[in-house]
Order: sequence, then structure tokens, then C-alpha cells
Amino acid sequence: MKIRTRYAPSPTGKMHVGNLRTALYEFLIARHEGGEFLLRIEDTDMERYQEGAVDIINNTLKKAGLDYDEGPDKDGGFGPYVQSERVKSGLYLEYAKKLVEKGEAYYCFCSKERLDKLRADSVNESGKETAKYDKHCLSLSREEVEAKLAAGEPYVIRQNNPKEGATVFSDIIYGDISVDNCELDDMVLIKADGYPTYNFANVIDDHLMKISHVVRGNEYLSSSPKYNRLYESFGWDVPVYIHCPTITDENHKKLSKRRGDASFEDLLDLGFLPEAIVNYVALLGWSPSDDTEIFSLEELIEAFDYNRISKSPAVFDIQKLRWLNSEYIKDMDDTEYFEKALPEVEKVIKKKLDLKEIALMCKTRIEVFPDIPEKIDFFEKLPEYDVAMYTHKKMKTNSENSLAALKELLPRIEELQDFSIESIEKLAMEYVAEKGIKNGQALWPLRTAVSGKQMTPAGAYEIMAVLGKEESIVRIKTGIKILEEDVNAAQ
RNA sequence: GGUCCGUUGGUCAAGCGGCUAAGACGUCGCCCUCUCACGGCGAAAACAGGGGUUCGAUUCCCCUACGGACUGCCA
Repeated sequence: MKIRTRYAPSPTGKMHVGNLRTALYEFLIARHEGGEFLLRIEDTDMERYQEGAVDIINNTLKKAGLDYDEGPDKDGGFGPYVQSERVKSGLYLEYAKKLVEKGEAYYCFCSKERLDKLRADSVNESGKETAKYDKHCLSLSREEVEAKLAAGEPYVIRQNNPKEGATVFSDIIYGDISVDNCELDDMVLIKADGYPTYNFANVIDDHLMKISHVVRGNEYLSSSPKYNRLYESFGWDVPVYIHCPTITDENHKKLSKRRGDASFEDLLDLGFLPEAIVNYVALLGWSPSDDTEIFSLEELIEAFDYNRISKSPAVFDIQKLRWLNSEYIKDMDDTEYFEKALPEVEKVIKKKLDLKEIALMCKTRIEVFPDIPEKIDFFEKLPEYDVAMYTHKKMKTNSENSLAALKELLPRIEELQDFSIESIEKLAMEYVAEKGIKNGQALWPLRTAVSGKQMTPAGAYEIMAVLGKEESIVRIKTGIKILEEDVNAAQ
């Protein structure tokens, strides 16, 4: 049997990482077995529909590399792939009526008020009774129903669940789950506006589109028995169920669009690479049989075994995502790296400097590309810095010996013709050897003077070579001035 | 309240009756080193609790606790 999976989002906003992971797993399950992955838009909720949300979904899937075989813009013979378009054919209502004829569903004319009261009352009864529909309209005779329909009374169609017995269904991840039928609410199948509910459309479409593996978040676990009963009522084969564990925030609450939890787009804005996000998200709730952590999409397809999806919820840890992203950056070749890094460098460097050299300095020091500017801004302009920066315990430096070093180094630097990293190094090392001091005693003051920063993404030679002779000398002189003031003040 | 699900270090997680209970992120220490990183080495850190079953339980069963999801004419 050919595996067919589907990603069936409702277009109500951005895709957060939970949605992305569901889509990813569906994609991987299908691709791993050479099956098909499709996109179906479930826009049956007119109220929550958001303009542009479909574009977001398409964009996200595209950037994440999750290409589908069938979808709204890619007919595979099972279309349309947008539920609102399917509604027009009257297909859902037809299927609902079939259930009515079988006695598996019935018309309900109850008003909103009556239902509200029903709910309110059930709570009052010391919480013993569950808030379920009381099958009030099930007792209507065929004639009464006909009459009401003829009179144009608004109606819904509800599923007619048995009161006795139990429904068992099987999930790949959670195993067999049994629920007493008396717990099953007579859920609405067709709404008063004629649209199907998600609960109904979902089952119909999955069957019609020959979906073999239904993958979704485990918030659907408790309603699955009702879906199962629908399949059984129709006499259809039930699909393989794969309910994925929840992804939560650091407070162990389910990620939600409403609270604005990290969406794929937000993460891209923060500078994360799509491949890194996909890689990280794949590992939230699934693990390979070995210790591999870095996976390309291709490698994920190869390695993905849905039997290894875990049961327990996972906390979304942006810290680890940052690490993973840094690994991707380190693995990039120059072309790829410069493409992303140079724009960040250009944000702060306006002078004519070797931008590539500067960019390269950051490669092992950033987790996301937007980390670059604050690391290199000193190239553009020497920041104001405190003289205390020259004093470093481990380097055994203080204002006095720093001043001496800079003063003695300055004329040599001024004489230097070839201002390359190598010759600057040679110069510095000769000085160190002559004086019999530690490298740091010469280099720490030098680096401080040319950068004005405590931490820099490179050493003194590299920084000077990039700055050039002229600017380096200016900065060293500034350093000497600052140190002189300090030394004089101390005396 | 009810129903369902879950529970291995701070986090992701391996484990599927017998292990000194992996690995990764993070944290800390050491090495490298002109700083910060990178890299290397190392450390601290976990089976929620109680009953069973068993020669033997992190692994199987039950109970309790805690956590989560669902409980819509939302999906």
C-alpha cells in the first residue's frame, strides 16, 4: 500500500514550530517510503479565516523544503484541496445525509440558548454530569424533521453515538486506547451555515484522498474515537494514526499561535537558518537510532522511522537551536557564508576595509548571522574605552608597562612597510624576544589600543592588518595618550 | 469536575528485565591562547513516590502525586 500523508492546516495565522513539526513528520513519513505528501487547506471556519494565511503556509513549506505532491496549486486527481471549494459540491452534506439514513447521525434544531443552558446545568449538578448534548432532537419523528426542514428552520447534523459499549482505536505511538461510548459527545458534523466541522470534513477528506497515515498533534487523541466511529459508520478502513507529542514552551504550556509563540517566520527573522530549524524541530519528539544530531533534509528522510517518535511532551529550547545553527554556520563553504555574512558586515562597516576578512573572523564566533554587527563595529569607529582595560591580571599588564610597550612598538610599526599579518607578527615577536617579556604584555595593549574592546573576534595582528597602517597608528597614538594621562594622574 | 495521555539530569533524549543508566545543549573546571570564540579533555547533574509480578525492575501491572491535552455550530 502506498503511503499518503497530508498536512491539513487551517489558515488562521503563522505556523509555529508545532505545526511545522507535524508537517515535517508527515513529509518525512511519506518520503521515507516513497509515498505521497499532500497539502489540504481546512478553511471551514469562516470567522477565524485570515487573509494571507495560505501564503504563509506555502512560504513556510517552501522555505523548509517540504514540497508536496498534491495541493491547491498541484492537482493530483483528488482535488479540490481547499475545503471551502469542496463544500460547494455539496459533498459533505451528502455524506452526512448518508449517515442520517443509517441512523448514525440526526438533524438537530436546538437553539444556541438551549445548548448554553444545557451546558450550564450540567456543571451545576456537582460536576458529576459531563457537558454533552442530550440527544434531544434524536427523538424527533421523521415527519417532524421534514416539517421543520420545510419550514426553513436552521439545523445542524450531529453524529449519533451509542450509549453503550466502548470504542477502541490504535495509535502507533500511544498504542491501543479504549473509551466508553457514553463519553462520546454527539458532535456536530454539519454546521448551521452548511459548512462541515473540522471533525467531519477531516474524516471525509482523508478517506476520499486515500490518506493512509493520519499524523497530527495529540490534542486530537481524545476525539479520535469519534472519528473512528465515523469511519466505522461508513464502513471505511481506518487510517494508521500517529499522534505526536506536544511541543511546549519553557513553562510546559502548549505552544500556541494566540500567545504568539515562536513561529517559523519569527525564527527566520531572528536569523535562524531554515535547515537548522527543520533539523532542530525534527529532534523534538523524535530521535534516530544512533547519536547523530546534524541532519540534512535528505538524511532525515533516510533516517526517519515513525516508530521512534516519543510519547512525552518536549520543551522548545532556543538555546539548543542556537547551537545547532552555529554548527550549520561553521559547516558553510565560503560562498554560502559570505552571502549571509557580508550583508551583516555592511550594516556597520562603511569604510573601505576588507569585508570578507572581517566576516571570516566571525565564523566560529556567532550563532546566528545578526550576531555579527556588534562584534565588529569597532573596525568602523574606535569606541570610547576605559583605561582600566589595559590592566589585565593574567597578562600581567598595567597602565605603565602597557604604555611602555605601545611607545616602543609605535616607531617600529611606523617603519613597517609591508603591513601584512605575517610582518606585524614578526615585528611583535622580535620585540617580545628583545625585551624578554610575555607575548601578552605586548599584544594585549596593542589589541586593546587598536580595538578599544575587551573582546574581539581576532587578535592584534589581524585587526591591524584589516585597519591598515594609518588607522592602526592613529589608534595606537590614542592609546598612548589615554595611558599617559592615567600614568601622570597616578603620580 | 469528567475523559484521555504523559512522567529518565535545568533542557532534548538513549534505554525496550540483569548497564558503572548513553549522547547532545546548557553550566562549571582545565588545556590551547594576545581577548572572545573554535577545538581538546574533564566534572557536577536523572529513572516522581508507594505497592506488587519476578531470582532480578528505569523497563511489566496497580495506586498516589504532579504535569498536559480535550471537554465549541475552532481546528
